[in-house]
Amino acid sequence: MTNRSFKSGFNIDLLNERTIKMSPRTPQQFEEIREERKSQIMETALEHFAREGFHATTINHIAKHAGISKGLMYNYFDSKEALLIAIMHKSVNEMYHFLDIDRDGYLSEEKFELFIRKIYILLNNKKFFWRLLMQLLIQSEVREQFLKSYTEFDSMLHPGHEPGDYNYPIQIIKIVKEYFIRKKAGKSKDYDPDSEFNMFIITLGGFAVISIFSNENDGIGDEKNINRIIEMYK
Amino acid sequence: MTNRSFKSGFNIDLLNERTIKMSPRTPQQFEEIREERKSQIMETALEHFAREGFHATTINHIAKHAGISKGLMYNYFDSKEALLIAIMHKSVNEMYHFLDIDRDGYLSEEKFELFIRKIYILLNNKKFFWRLLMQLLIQSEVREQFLKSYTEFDSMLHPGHEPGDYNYPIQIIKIVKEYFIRKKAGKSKDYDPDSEFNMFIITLGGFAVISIFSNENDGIGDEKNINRIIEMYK
Amino acid sequence: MTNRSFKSGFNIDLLNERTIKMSPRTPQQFEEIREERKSQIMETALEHFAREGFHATTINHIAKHAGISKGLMYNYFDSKEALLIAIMHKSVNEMYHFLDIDRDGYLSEEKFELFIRKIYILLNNKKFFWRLLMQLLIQSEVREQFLKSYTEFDSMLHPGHEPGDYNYPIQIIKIVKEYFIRKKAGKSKDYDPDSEFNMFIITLGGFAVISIFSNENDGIGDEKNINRIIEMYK
Amino acid sequence: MTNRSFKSGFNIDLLNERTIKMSPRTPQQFEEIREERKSQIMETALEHFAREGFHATTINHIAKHAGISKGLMYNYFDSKEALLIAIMHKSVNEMYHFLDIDRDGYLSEEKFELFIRKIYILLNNKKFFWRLLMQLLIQSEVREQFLKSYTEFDSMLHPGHEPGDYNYPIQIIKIVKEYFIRKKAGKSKDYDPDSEFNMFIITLGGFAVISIFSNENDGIGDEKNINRIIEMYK
DNA sequence: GATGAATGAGTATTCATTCAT
DNA sequence: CATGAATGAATACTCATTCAT
Repeated sequence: MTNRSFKSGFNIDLLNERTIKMSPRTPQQFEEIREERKSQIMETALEHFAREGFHATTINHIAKHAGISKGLMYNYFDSKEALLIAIMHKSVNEMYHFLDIDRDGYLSEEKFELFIRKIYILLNNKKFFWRLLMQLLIQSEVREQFLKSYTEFDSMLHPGHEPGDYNYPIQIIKIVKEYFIRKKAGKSKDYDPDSEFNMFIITLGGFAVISIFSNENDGIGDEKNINRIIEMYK
Repeated sequence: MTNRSFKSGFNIDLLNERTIKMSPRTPQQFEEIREERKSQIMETALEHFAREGFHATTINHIAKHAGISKGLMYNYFDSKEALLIAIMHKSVNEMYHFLDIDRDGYLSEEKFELFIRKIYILLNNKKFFWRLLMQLLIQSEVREQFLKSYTEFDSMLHPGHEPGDYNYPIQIIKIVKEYFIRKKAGKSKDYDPDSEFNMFIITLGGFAVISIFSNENDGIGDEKNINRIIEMYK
Repeated sequence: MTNRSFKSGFNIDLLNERTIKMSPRTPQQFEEIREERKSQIMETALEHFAREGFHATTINHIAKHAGISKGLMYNYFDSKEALLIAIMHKSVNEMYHFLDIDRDGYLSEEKFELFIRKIYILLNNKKFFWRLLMQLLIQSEVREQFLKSYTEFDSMLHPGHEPGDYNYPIQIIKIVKEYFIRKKAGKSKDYDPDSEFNMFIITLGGFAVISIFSNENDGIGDEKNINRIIEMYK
Repeated sequence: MTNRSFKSGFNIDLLNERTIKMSPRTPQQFEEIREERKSQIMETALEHFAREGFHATTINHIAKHAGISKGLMYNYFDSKEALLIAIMHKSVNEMYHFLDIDRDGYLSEEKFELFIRKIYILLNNKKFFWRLLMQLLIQSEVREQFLKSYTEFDSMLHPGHEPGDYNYPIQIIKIVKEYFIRKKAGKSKDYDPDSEFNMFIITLGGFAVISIFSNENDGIGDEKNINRIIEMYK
């Protein structure tokens, strides 16, 4: 996280220091190792949670597949549930960083298309996450807690702002809705931005779900269908 | 049951009646009790499986909420899994009977609209089932087994027919696909039935998922969106 | 058990009475029916206890194979254990009646041979019982209780006699032991009646066990071996 | 935990040692613990299975008497039945190693006597095992499977040999039978080796069963009776 | 008497979590 | 930091026994 530029120079020293002082790794290195291990565990766990379900996946199983011992798992995560939450947070963060909605609140046609194409990429690259997410969201309690967690996050991390300013899901919805309102300009008077937005969400949702569900291609999760969606709603 | 001649007064009648009533509940009565209890258990179980997930739902929980003892559950279902399968089969059967596409293989515009409206009704009336179904289908193994079960059922129950003739999911897909092919007649040469079919499935799927997921109404599972879908693809 | 001589005369009356008063069977008839049913249950139970073990045999199983309902079983026997005890007592009684050592305390060579031949018959006809018996006797607690039950029985049923007078197993041992003591007369001075008795018991026991264990004939439970035993110890 | 100050000098050694000791118990140590625990569990289980019967003995009971938790049992044995099988195999192996008939196929008089004396020792030292074995063999299904397991084992472990070559029970029978055939040489023409073998098996079987059954000494399982058997059949 | 639905205490088994080494 | 043995609470399932009809 810090000055990686100087790493090379220092490292040798540090390495020497290690052999001499028996402080075998610098705190940073430890931290890196820890992070790496955590990632490794989280990835393994995500895959198995997504495949077999959270309850059906045992800690033993995860540990074995991650190549570590059960005990070590608990060195990194307080509980099975904590592991799940860590996975979710990490994945959500990654995703939002990848989507990287401009916070200027303005979605141009270009940016709209880019946004959808990014979603398409995410759907294919993070299938395990999506499956796990769906699995969890089916349980109403989890769903509510998940949504609430964003609200809490929001006010926790960004005190002094309007609530919702940093609530990603809400932000995205807002920005996209505005996109459709703006589009009304060039349309007939029958054009209803709300309705259009709804149909867009429905269509994108349908595409997403089918992509996630399908292991192999049945032709519905194809890129050409994304093109049609862009065409229809751009 | 009635007077077998006057052999010895009406004695025999009484005797017969006695031997019949020997078991104070008739087999029919027992059967009724069984059916009722089974339904009761299945409904309770479906609700809880859908809400908390199959693994997270305990037999104890189901029994308590169904107002019966744990042991009785096992009088009716061999195992927790057998209960799940019974629920699935029953629900799927009910649904197909409700959809009841007439098997003339022809979907008129009228029937197309009706079909979608029926799906809308199902989505709202059988939410628990849909949630459970999605939950299960996320696990690829279960998904494959589920689909296979139709293929097997089909050839088992309807020998002498073309395979697939009675495979409901496949039939529906076929009939709807033909609907879109037929529609090409009055359309421009750009009209691609395959693409149209895909977008229709995506849209309907999206509507379904959002309906199932939403506890309260956020405006996306509304009937007016179904109307738009009908309008778009009829 | 009582005046069966007058049965015919009475019966008709009783029969009429039955048809009129709805008391369809005489108490004796009821008793007979009861006894018959009990025997039927006990036989079925013995067979299954012997085959699968007492614990592994369920009441359900017995009831089903005896062609009656579970509830009825409890009309005849207070518990599964009571059923077991009833079976044991009945079988033991039958066996002792069959062996029917005359209680004059004297075992002639002829009677000795007859006794062993009867045991041979019992071993073949009551295999299920023997298996069950062995199964039970392996459990030391049961074994002790079983032996004690004879002592208790003895003094309970025959007060005013010496303890052991009617304890069949002890009586038999005593009588056979005396048989070997008497035989010493015509033998060399090396002949030890105790040792002879022990070997006899061992040999008979071995024959018994092998007979009981073997389903099909492996040649060891054969009659010719019984002949050799008679020859050796007569 | 101790003086890390002097580390510098032999660092590398320590480092290596450390990486090796990283898991403070070596795999060998773990293995030892496992083996010890397994033995401990098996011994306790054997005793209770033999005393109370397999079905009547609960895992709880075993665990409590072995001084471990229920869960640990399952760390070592997959199921109650797996535990039983492990016990049987281990005991049978031990016994055959102890008997260790040299497989030269020849039983001298000396070896014959030794063999029987060894059996006498086994009968006294492994009473629990014998009781368990009898208990199991009473159930015909188990009996058949047990015998079959030897046949299968035999051809599985020793391909290229005549079937039965390594089937211990069959081998023993064969060798002993030959012993009696050989003995015919010095005997009268009435001497029938088959019959003699049968009587020997019966006698030894009887001695065995009575030894196994008797908790305290009633004088029948005594060594002097074994002496008589040796005397009679040597 | 007769039935089988209903009960609940008991049993094998699993699995997240702890902890000595 | 790393390991896997150890724990015990929880869970699916069984079965003798009761009881309304």
